Amino acid sequence: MMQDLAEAVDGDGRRRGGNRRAQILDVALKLFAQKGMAQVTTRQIAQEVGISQPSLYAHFRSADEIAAELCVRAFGALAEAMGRVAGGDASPIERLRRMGRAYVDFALDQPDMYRVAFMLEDPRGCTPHGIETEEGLVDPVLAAGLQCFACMHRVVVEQVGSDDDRAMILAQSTWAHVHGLVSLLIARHEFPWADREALIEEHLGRMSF
Amino acid sequence: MMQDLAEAVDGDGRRRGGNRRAQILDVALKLFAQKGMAQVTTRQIAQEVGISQPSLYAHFRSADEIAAELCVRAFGALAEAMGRVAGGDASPIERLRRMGRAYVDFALDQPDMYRVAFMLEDPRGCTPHGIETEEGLVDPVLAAGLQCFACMHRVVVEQVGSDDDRAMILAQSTWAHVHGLVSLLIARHEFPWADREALIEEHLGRMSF
DNA sequence: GTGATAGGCTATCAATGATAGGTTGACGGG
DNA sequence: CCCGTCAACCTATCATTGATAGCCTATCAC
Repeated sequence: MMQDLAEAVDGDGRRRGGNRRAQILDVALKLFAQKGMAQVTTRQIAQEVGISQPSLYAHFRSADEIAAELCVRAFGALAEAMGRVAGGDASPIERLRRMGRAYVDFALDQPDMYRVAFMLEDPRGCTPHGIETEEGLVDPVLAAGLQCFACMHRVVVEQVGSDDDRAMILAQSTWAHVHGLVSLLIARHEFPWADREALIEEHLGRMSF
Repeated sequence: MMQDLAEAVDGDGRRRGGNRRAQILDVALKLFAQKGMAQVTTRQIAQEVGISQPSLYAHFRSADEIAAELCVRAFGALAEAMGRVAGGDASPIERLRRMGRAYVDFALDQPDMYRVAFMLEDPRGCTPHGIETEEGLVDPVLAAGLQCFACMHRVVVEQVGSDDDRAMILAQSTWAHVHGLVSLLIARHEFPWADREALIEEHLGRMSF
């Protein structure tokens, strides 16, 4: 069932090449989004993929590593979403607000992906892809997060320069500002929020240098 | 072992009255803070309390209910911390900043308590204290959260009035602003943050009406 | 062919949250 | 004083979960 992802599949349903890993991640993300992270088991993932549960461990060292890899993916997707609106002729503050809007839209459109990226208990310690985090070798999860943050930082630097720590502080504060809203909207959707669109607009409008 | 919490204990170590529940919560919070929420098991809690693991279920319907109850507690403690600095003769914005500072201090001093309150996957569905959430009966977790939020809302109302939705939107935006910083500092402590104190000061300084 | 390797399977573990059913001891009415 | 009640606890036991061990099979380089 739904094995037809336009990828090479032989008679038994076995895939060639290394895309099983990607398929597992796709399935895991789908299940996370459907049932919530805590309710998804390795057996469910394996069944949906069409393999046995222990076979997952040929591709990932642990269940947490799947989440960590999804975390890297999510950071990448978010960075890309922001990157798409980061350029242009508008003023830095205007572009920063557009990035904030892209950020909010991304998070609310794919709340579980955002959750994996930003609200996980501890995505480290489960370094994806077998990369041993040695000295000098950066944790891929952290690296992806940094790349994502750098999008915002660059625009702030355009405005205030990068001489002292001010740009860094402003960028981090801005990031926190936007993250705060979407993380609360996602984690506390039962809260009696004001009109969502008005709230978002007001919140983004309060961004400044 | 550390049974001496200045409460009535009979010869067998059995407690009289209903404070077992409170003791379990104390122990659970301590263990959460020590080892992180995901690493604490019901057996560890029970052992630390000095009872068998199934005995926990005489006081809580599930493990999640323990977390939910701690969530209520955390909201209460946070509301109290903010309430302590909410009064006085200073301007509303000044008092709002003081509340923000109290909020930040609370969250960073007790990150696991804050985590339980604001970053749990889904604290609902495990309504504490056996209260069935019927129509018209509010979920205790939500009620505690609302009480906590009301602290901020009141101060905002002092400034802008409560005629239209603006006070609500501003209060929620402000809450999100502060929450964003502490939740990121807690969840991403491996991130290369700028100087923490400078960052917090800048962030709080950017609060406004 | 033949050996290596990737990918998979069944069987099985230890640990975890949760339940079933029985036991103990305090307490109050008759 | 006795007996029912009730809260709190225990042991034994489940089903489920993440993870490991050991074996099988197809593909491919040589």
